[in-house]
Amino acid sequence: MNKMTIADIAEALGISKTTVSRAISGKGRISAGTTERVLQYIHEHNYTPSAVARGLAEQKTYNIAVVCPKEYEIFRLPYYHSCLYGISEITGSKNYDILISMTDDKDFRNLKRAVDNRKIDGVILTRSLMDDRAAQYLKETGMPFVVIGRSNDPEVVQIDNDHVEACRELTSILIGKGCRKLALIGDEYTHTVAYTRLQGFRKAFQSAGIQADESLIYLNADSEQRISDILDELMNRRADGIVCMDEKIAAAALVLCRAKHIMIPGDIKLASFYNSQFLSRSDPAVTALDLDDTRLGAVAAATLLEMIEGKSPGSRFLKNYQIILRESTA
Amino acid sequence: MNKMTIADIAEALGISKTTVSRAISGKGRISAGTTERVLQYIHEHNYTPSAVARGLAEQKTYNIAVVCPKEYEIFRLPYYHSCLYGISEITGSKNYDILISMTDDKDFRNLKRAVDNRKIDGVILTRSLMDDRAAQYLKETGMPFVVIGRSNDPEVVQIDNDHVEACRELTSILIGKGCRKLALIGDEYTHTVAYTRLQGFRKAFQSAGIQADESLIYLNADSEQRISDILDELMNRRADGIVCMDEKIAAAALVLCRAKHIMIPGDIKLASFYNSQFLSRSDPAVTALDLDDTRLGAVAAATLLEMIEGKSPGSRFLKNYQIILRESTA
DNA sequence: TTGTACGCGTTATCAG
DNA sequence: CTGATAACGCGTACAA
Repeated sequence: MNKMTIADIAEALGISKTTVSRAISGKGRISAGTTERVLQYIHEHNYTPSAVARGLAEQKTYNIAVVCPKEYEIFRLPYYHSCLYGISEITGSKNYDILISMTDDKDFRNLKRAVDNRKIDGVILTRSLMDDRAAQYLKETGMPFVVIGRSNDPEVVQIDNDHVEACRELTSILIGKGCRKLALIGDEYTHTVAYTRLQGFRKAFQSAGIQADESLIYLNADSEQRISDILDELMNRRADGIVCMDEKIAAAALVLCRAKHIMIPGDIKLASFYNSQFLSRSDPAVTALDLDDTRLGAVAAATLLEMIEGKSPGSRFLKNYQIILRESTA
Repeated sequence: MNKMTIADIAEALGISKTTVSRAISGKGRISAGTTERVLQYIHEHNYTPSAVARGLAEQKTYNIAVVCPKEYEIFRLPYYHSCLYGISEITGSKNYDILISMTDDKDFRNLKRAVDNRKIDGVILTRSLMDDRAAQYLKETGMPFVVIGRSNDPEVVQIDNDHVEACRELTSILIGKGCRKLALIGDEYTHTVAYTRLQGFRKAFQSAGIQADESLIYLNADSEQRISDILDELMNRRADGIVCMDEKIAAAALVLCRAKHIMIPGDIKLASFYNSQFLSRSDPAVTALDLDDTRLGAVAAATLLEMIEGKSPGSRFLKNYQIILRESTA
């Protein structure tokens, strides 16, 4: 067990606790000799300071909370996991730990507890809804926090991919390949990201000087049945391309097309605004936007830590994507 | 901001800090009247105690660490998420928080940091490998911990589904449906769970008084190509049923069968020892064992908290499954 | 360069 | 039943 304290070290070395503390933190004037001696001793007896005690003294916890949803959305899981990994790499390197609080749209008791009990120095919101109560709450408490994704509130620090540009670019490529009757299928309109992607989609048409057919934009594909109906409609209307808002819809569209004997890319091209293993391994493999979620998490963490250390970094929008062209748009 | 302390409360109420502390904790003799007065005041000014300060005094942190893998295994993600949710429900109700530490087979620095810095009271290992360095490390430090899944070391507290019985039951059902040449396909033999499932599989044959064909047990299906080859072999050998160790293999087998024009359940029946959304929504839907991961996490958390509070609960093996019969074994 | 003394917010001990 | 007082382990003005 590791129950050594700086007092023990001080006694063993015949110096004061203050000196030991200084040697460890590197703060304050102290001779290189004693520093060396202390560090040596610490290393040999592999002492590590108590984060709790330090926290009490410094009024810090060296913990940040990461908020993830309770509910089980299988297609979003890889995103959260990668994101968390990116966060973890940064926090770990700065000796912070991650407290996870599983939260619901209406119920953020877990988050509130962490704040109330003063267990955290800051928060990362890994999902941004148009109407985010948690963000509102955090703002009121004055707790530093960043949102991954976009928020309506310009005051909240946002870390996001430059979805507009990314989606514009992918859409432009499809236009460049000759698509004129391009459909956009999405759901979850409450998520801010859907709106952002839509922007990029429209922008591509603008910059091509073409009028986008607004009637080909479907934002309520909330069931497989609905997607199936949309697909039928698209074939009737002789659409030449489909862009899906996310990998879930793309995967569903792919399966449905196979069932309906719609050939991709022969009859219609297919692309997704979000990549996944399902789209890279499917038959045919689907062209998609590949966002680096790990990096996104890392930047979010780095930004939050800056805030905790007193800086005011502001929002960041990352050019953090690759367009991966696959058979589905050949 | 919430920076009120018990000293402030004591002063405002004209009593001592001790009394305030007692009123809050409920410990020690104290009149119902003053308790009421204090609680009332606390409620009105919505004061909440500092977990850090309490931690220092009590030598506790009210945090537990949950260890999950860094790497991205898409099919395992739902398990971790559900598990975490179950853990979260229990810890939350007891005012504990979850510190997550992402760990690798060889690298558990994150876990070690949490232990060294005394930031946690216990650990839940959400994955058990045959050779688990983290468990070994924790044992040495004396930190309370439980493993979800099984361990070779009888001394470590294990929380697991009764896989043997569950797999036995599913296998028995298939035997009951007339399968005599039943194949078992698995991979990841390093995971203890694979071994456990194999046990159940064999047991079903024993209790049916039939000799299992050991040559139909494939435990190295580590690639889609390999699964494809196995499938071909099974058709040649006129196997009449396939049981997959997990949902990943089952999903792959399903896709491959479609490509090879192998009819399920016509040509061969298919079942999986682990359920997933992919198997319930596929065509045909696949018979599978449905394990309650959330409950598993909850029991693990409850067990760990008992240990932290000084009890010695011991391992628990839960009858925590349903067999869901679907078209694939009709 | 080093040491003393006190504070951080709670709980625990031991008198009253 | 209640209240000083001392921990808990570390950081930090202030002093030497």
